[in-house]
Amino acid sequence: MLVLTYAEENYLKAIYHLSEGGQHNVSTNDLSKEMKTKPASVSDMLRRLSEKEVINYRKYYGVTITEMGKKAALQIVRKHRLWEVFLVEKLMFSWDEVHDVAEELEHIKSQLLIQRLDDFLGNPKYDPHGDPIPDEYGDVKSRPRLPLNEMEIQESGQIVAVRDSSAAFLRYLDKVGAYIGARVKILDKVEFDGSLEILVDNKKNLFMSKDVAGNILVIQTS
Amino acid sequence: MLVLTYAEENYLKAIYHLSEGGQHNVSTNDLSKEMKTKPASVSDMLRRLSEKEVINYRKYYGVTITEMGKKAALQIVRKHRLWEVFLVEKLMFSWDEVHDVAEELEHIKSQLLIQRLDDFLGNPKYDPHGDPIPDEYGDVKSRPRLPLNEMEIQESGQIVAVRDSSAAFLRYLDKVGAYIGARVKILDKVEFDGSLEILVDNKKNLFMSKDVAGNILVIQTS
DNA sequence: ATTAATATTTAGATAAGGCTAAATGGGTAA
DNA sequence: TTACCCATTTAGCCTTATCTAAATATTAAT
Ligand SMILES: [Mn+2]
Ligand SMILES: [Mn+2]
Ligand SMILES: [Mn+2]
Ligand SMILES: [Mn+2]
Repeated sequence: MLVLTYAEENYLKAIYHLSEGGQHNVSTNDLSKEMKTKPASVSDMLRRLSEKEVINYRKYYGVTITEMGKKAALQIVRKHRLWEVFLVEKLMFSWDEVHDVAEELEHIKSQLLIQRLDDFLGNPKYDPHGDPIPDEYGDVKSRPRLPLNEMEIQESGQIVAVRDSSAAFLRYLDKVGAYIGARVKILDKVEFDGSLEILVDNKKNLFMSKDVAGNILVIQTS
Repeated sequence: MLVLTYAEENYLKAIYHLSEGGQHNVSTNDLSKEMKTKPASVSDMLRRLSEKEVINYRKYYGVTITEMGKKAALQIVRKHRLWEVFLVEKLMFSWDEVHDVAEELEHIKSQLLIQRLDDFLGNPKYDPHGDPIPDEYGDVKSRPRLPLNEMEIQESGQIVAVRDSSAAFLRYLDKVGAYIGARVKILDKVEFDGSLEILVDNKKNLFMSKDVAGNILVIQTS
């Protein structure tokens, strides 16, 4: 039976995310950047993870995640996001405060705990950052979504997620009222720098750089 | 600033409990039994803990916990018991299922989390096993309590805690209806083996060995 | 096709936490 | 007071996870 250590779980989750769910290869260097460890440490960990058959590792050519690895990663992601919902909905954390705590809580090992937590929260489908919560079988309901800056003038949509979930960025969004679920309409786009003017919830005008808009993900409604 | 590892926290908590809050010495062997590790491993850990000044360690003479150590231990106990309340009250765990999960949850590091959890639970004073929950300063409201077998015939009391909180014992108590808060009255005590007959909640007669009764703690009401 | 630059792995250390086996201290009983 | 038993510590080894420095493979540029 597969048992991963705390550190192995973190690496595996990082591989899952960097490969966007197993679509691409992940390089040692990218992983070392993500994990804030040295490439040498990553090489070592990759050897261990491939012994446990959660990744395919070919020296010098990066790794891909195996089916078993994907399943394991999805369970960690599920736990991470459920705990984030708990922190925001029940303990009144703001969405920029939850990540680090969830980073620890995701490693608690108890099937029963997660099943009960899921029920207690009303089986939420999305976390506070708009990311989908895998179900107990690892199935994910993903919505087709695009960065806000790729919408055209006059088009409308709804904010469903953020790409960058650093505390600083999330606090900025809070301040300007661009929360998950907010309805947005593109009023104008500046050719020169790609910045845009948007209408939030049919009442608030907002100027936004292309950079910021690129980190806000929407589903298009018209 | 004091930072303890996961393993150090577990040892320190064990020392706190075995010394009954810092009253007695704790021996290497007792600790090794409690922690299910070899005495040699304990010696090693004691060296590390005494370097961090949470215990006083004199070779061959066991350890005592320092004031700093007591503070740290009480914070872990606080977290453990608050999580137990959460599991029972909110996630509908039974009182014999919570211990192992709380044993992991108690190590999550976030002041904010614990403060919010405490509020969310309505600042409970006792955990599901009747043990007092230290407040954020480490102060404990303890009730004078005695083992059920030390009460005399005709005396009444209320169950407030259990000494042995193994799952098997807790399930037994559940079955016979001896929950925390139940009112009990001693109807008879058998001289020969110390077993007793008690009345539970003024309606249910129950026979109980001295051994079982010794693990049930009550406050006397008459 | 070489060479230079960059990415990756290997080698050798270290710290935490565990183990077994061997050495040693302390208390007790003769 | 001496011998013996038991508790405890020390020594030496292992695994995980990290690091630095050195070696080597791959890729890009000339
Ligand atoms: Mn994590
Ligand atoms: Mn999230
Ligand atoms: Mn614990
Ligand atoms: Mn308890």
